Amino acid sequence: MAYQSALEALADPTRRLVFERLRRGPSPVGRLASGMTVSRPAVSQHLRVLKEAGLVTEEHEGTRRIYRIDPKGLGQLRAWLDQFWESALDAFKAQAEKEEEGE
Amino acid sequence: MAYQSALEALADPTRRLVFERLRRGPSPVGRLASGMTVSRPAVSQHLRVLKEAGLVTEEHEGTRRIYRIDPKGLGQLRAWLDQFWESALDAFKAQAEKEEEGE
DNA sequence: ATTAAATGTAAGTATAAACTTACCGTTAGT
DNA sequence: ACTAACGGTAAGTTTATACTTACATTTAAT
Repeated sequence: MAYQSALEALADPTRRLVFERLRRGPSPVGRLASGMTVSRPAVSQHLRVLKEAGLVTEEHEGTRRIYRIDPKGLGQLRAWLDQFWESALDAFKAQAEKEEEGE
Repeated sequence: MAYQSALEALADPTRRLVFERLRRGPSPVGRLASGMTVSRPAVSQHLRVLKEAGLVTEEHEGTRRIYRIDPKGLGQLRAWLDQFWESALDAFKAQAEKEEEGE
């Protein structure tokens, strides 16, 4: 029941940028924000959304907070997508063959 | 370069509902809209977004237009997700083991 | 105990986008 | 040729949300 929030989270370009930066490895907020066009608080807000969607985890380390990609939300999103994938592929092939007959 | 639009398309709840209805099979616009809380033009607009994202195809059949799920956009989205999936899982396992040592 | 560093939170604003109604175009039937 | 059915498009409105600045909070260091 969380693929929805994962989709909504990843729909935003800035949030995707944050997420893709995390792909290089865990990072504190400041490092994520540096070099981005938006402010640090903006990044912080995006991280909260990503976290609530189960896409990242937060770890306290002194005054820093280390964020890393969480496979949980990613997995739920993949599972939801796969529901469509197989059936859509089958239907697509069936349709293509049907059109071939029609010629 | 189209996983972005696919994500943005599927982020909307109404659009997801349309998309999920199409999972049962191809359908004309009117049938998709009937039983939904939003108007038919709204559904029409959503279908355009889904189409531009490569998530559905449109086929003219008389006065009807038949929409069906398109594996193309779905595939691109899956590919993008898989970029994260493997690396995230590996990192997660490595992290878990590291924490186990630490105890 | 102060100070500094790192980050989350609040409040307010501006922009995007989802919806509605009204309208137009196209195909099919009588 | 007229009418009806089906569906896309335009214009306008409302709502959600991404952003900024200012402030509060927590930890570490001197």
